[in-house]
Formats: sequence, structure tokens, C-alpha cells
Amino acid sequence: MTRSKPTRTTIDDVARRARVAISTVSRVLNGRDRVHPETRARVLAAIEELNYRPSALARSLATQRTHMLGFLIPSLSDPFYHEIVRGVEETTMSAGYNLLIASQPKGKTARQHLELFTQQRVDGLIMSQINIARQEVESVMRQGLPVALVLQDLGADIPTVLVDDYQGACQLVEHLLAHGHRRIAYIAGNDDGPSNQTRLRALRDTLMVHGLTLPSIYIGQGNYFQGSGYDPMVQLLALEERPDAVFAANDVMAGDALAALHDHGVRVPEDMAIVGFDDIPLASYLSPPLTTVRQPTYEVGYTAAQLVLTAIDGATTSSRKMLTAELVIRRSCGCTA
Amino acid sequence: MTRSKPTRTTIDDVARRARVAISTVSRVLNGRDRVHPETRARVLAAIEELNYRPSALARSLATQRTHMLGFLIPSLSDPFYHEIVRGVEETTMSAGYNLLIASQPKGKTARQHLELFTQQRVDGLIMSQINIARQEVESVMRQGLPVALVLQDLGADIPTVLVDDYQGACQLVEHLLAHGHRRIAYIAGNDDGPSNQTRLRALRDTLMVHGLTLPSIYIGQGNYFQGSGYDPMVQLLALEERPDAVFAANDVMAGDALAALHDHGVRVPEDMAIVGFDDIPLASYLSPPLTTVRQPTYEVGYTAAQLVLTAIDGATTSSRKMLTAELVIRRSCGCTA
DNA sequence: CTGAAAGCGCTTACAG
DNA sequence: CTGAAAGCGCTTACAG
Repeated sequence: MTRSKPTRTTIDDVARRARVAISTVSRVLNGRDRVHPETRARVLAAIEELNYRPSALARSLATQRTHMLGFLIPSLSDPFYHEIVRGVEETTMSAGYNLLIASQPKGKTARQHLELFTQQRVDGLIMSQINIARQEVESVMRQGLPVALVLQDLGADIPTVLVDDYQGACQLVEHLLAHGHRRIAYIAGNDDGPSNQTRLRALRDTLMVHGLTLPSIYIGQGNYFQGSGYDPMVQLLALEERPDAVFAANDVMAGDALAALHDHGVRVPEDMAIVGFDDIPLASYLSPPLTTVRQPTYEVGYTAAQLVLTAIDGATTSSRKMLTAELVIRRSCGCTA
Repeated sequence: MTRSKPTRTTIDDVARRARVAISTVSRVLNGRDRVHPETRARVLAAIEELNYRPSALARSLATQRTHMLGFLIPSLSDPFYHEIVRGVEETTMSAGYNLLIASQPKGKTARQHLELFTQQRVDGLIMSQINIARQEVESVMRQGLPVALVLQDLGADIPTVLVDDYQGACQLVEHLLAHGHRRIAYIAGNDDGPSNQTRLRALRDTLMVHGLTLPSIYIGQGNYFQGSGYDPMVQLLALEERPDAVFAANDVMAGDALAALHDHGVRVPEDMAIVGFDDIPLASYLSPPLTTVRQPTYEVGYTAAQLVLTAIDGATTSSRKMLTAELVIRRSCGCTA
């Protein structure tokens, strides 16, 4: 007679085999209370012989701790998130926690998205740029679940990690101006996050400082995703007075713009300079290599994880971190490496 | 008086408020047994008022099902995995399961890596190219946990999804030969997976069919990771009789080779053709765009998820799938798009 | 249609 | 140092 589902070996099996109570097995498992060496040896032997693995589920139910962290991001395939994920993951792991990553499912609302985690599967939650209301985040926090927000500002009382891209974008534009460019166009992302408006504002402000302006026809509309930078670039090329430099709101769209220019026989940077934002791995592979602004993505992930880990430990720390972005000069701006 | 840890509202709270037994609350929650409409309404109201969320932990312990799938991969930042992950994730989600992704932690063994999942946190497990022995996989299966292996062949009795890269590599080499190239070099990956040897064999075999051979000095040694294709390319350039085409075992190294050629003023494809393998997103952004072999990565993920989902449902299906790879012609081979 | 009770597999005071 | 028992928050036969 075969059983299709082999029953797990449980703490009871071990206790019986070692001739002790299950509480004793539990003690050697957790190693906190003292156990007589001989008893411990018997238990360990039984565990070994039975190839016993304690059920994390049962343990979590009893302790009210899952030792898991949740991380919600818009999309796993967005290269911008890779280093953030790595930062969160490594930090989480070395603190003895496991990471549950979920990307925003297509048809689902942020609320359903959250459900996975609020059903008590994680001890803490990190969210980045998901479409969620301040009030929902607060509701989660009120349930006692520590939260950190990443690259998304929903108010001062929510632990948050931000990057100062205003400052980074200003540097970038200053650099273009230093190259002598005066007609600088912008390929915009969508406004789901705050970053698009911030970068645009940095461009406007910096131009203004130099007595320049940004004509509205110099703003092309993309959406941050791959492919969305191509048409706006083509439209800019069709203008009577072409821009001499283009600032794309992220590297992906800058790559599209580069492709459009290549297809139209426009040389970069000789005929037109292109710069991006983010410094994703692709940026250095583009031709010419892309001048851009590096967001400290690994550090963003690291910091966010630290924020919720310390909150789990009950400590209250200053909960807002602003990291700085850094200009990365390559060749698409006109510099010769 | 404030409580630092607000106690969760449980099924008991709901039952009390609705003046029913917890079993009744459970019934309306799961919607399987019939409940009197009025009773149901009372319970639903109580759930709403208390903002009750059932504990997935407790439920899993009682039902012995977590509705989670585990996915083990070598690294989250490897672009090759993005589409595979997407395939697994979407399939998993639409089947009502959640996905727990873990990449191989630096210092940890595959065994520790597995622990997270074997401690009964998932209903099924997908593994890809992690360093694990056949015997360990079998041990997991014996515990009753359905498993699928991806791009890794550990024996016929383990459900597996493979891609026929031998055939794909042959097509690629045939294409180079059709361009008139005769001195074809190879930049090898490491041998952790079987793919490097397979691709190399395909190159050798195809050359042989045409009466050609692969001199050992035409084999450069990379390791699949970014940067590792640069030096081997430089060494090939230093050869007395330079190759006229280079087949890099993956796109990432082909990108490195391209960079090396660019730095040395060698034109591609005029002076030398370059081809890669995988068709990661980067491939089309390279300059010139890279001719390569597309692995059906999304489909690989989809198929693997299906394999374990049907296994969870108790069905026994044919458990080995071989998907076909496809030649993607761009410009680095000499074709004019 | 509904309730009381056992059980899922652990942990943790409480006794001894 | 060790055991018996309660409890974590659910589900699911079993009665009624």
C-alpha cells in the first residue's frame, strides 16, 4: 500500500524516538534553554536519523514571527530595480531574514497586491513606487507591521528612502550647458512617480539660472518603458529649430533616442548630445556610452532593509533618508573619455 | 495606555461580534458549505467592521497547503533570468499561487538554500542551474514536494524543462559559414551548467561537417559574467592568424567582445563578425545589434510552472519538455537589416 | 444550516 | 534539567 502524500516527520516523531517530551526537542532545536548533554545528543541523533526539518509554519504561528520580509515593486523586469533588489536581499539575508518579492500583478490593485503580505506572512514590508494611497500604508502600519517606502514620498511619518534626483539632474544639465548646449529638450516619463516632475523641474530651474527657457515643443512624452523614447525623439528631429541636446528622463528612453538618431543618421554627440538618468547596466554598453546620473540603487535597497529591520527590533530611528545621486560622465554628452 | 504590538483581530473576534461559532465564520470565509444568507450577512458585516484578515499562516498549518511556489535561481541580477521569472510568476499567479523567489546566497550551500523551502513553506519548487546533486533533489521529492528543474538535466525521472541549444548553436554557426567565415573562434562560459559544453560541441560538429576544425587557440575562456569576454577577445586579436568571426557563449560576453573590438579599432562586422547566445534585451541595443540565438525564456518559465502546478494537483504528466531555440539575425554577423 | 471539538506542528510559561 | 499543558489561528469531520 502506497501513500501518495508521505506524511512529514514531526517533532512528535523525534520526541518518541529520543524518548523525551516534545518540549525538550524544541529546546535543543532552539538552543536557548540548557539541556543535559546526553539528552541533547539523543535528540540530535533522532533528528539526524529521521531527517527531521521543523515546520516553519507551525513555528511562525507559535512565535508570531515569520522571519520574512516582503518587498513590493512595480516590475521584476525593470533593470532599474535589480540593484535595489540585491541591496534589500543581501541585507535581509545577513540579518537572518528571508525575502518575499512580489511585483505588481497586471490586473490587480495595490490592495490585492498587499493582501499577500498583510495576511501575516511577513514581519516587515518594503514598498517601492507601487500605486498606493497614504491611507492604506498607514492602515498597514497600524496593524503593527513595520513599513518602509522607497523612492516614493507619502508623508513625513512614514519611514522612507529617497534619492535627491533634483540635485543630480541639476548637475547633469549644468554639464550640458558647460558643453555649450543651449537648446536642451526633455523626453518625459510618466507621472506615476514623482521623479518625472522633479527632473523636469531641475531642468527648468537650471536653464532659468542661465537665462534660458524650455519651450513646450521641446518636451517629448514617453513613459519610462523601453521603446517609448523613440517617437518623441523623431518628433524633436522634425522641429524647425532642432535641440542640440536631449535629456531623457531615464536611460531606457535615452537608449531609444539613440536608436532613433542612429536610424536618422544623426551623429551623437557631434550633431546632438544625449543624456539619461539612472545609470542602469545598459548605459555603458550603448554607443556612444551614455552620460547619465547614477542613483545609488544598491544603497537604497540596503537602507530600506535596515529601516524595517530596526523597526522590527522595536527601535525607533530617524526614519527618513535622502541619498545623493551622482553625475556619471561618459561620451554621449560630448566628453571624450 | 498604548500597546506597542496591536494584537491582530482573529476569527474569534469576528465570531463573537457576529454571534456565531468560529466554524461558521470559517465557512463564509471559504464559501464552500452553505450558510444561511442572514448569518452570512452578519458575519460579513463583522469582518468588514473589524477589518479582519485571516492568517495565512494558521490556515496553511490547518490545510497543509501554503499556496506558494518556490523558485531558486543563481542570481536575480542575471538578465537572462528576467523573462524566465516573468513566465514563472505570471503562470503561478494566475493559478492562484504566490511565488517565493530566492537567489543563491553568496556563502551558502545549495543545501542551506533549499532549507527555506523544505521547511514547508511552499507547495512546489522550481530550481534552475543551482549547484545541487541529483540525490538532494530526489530527497526533496521523496518528502512529497513536487519539483521541476529548469535548464539543468539531472536525470530522466525528474521533471525538467530544457532548451535545445545544440540545435540553435548549429544554426548560428551555419549562418556564419554562409557569410563566408571560415576561421570561427569561441569565447567560452564556465562549465557549471551543461550549456557551455553543448554550444562548443555544436560549433565543433558544424565546423566538421564543413571540413573545418576549431584550433584550441581559438577558444577563449570567459565565465558568462559581464566583463569576462573582454580579455579573451583581446587575446584573439593578438593571434597571428586572427579569426574572422567570434561566437561568444552568451550575449553578455559578446557585448564585452564588441567593446574590446571597438577599443582596438576593429570594425564589426566588416573586419570581424560577432555572435552571441540568449537574446537578452541588451542584444538589440548593442552596436551593431547582435545576431544571436533566442532561448524561449518566458515559455521556459511558463512550462516549468505548469509542470509543478499539475504535479501539485496530483496529475502525472510526461515530465520532460524540450523547447527549441531560434536564430535571431541582426547586424553583427554581416547581415544588413 | 450551525456548533463543539479535535487537530495542524510548533513554543513557552509553569511546575517539579 | 525535563515534562505536561495551554496556546498560536485556523479547518474539518462529526453531531445535531
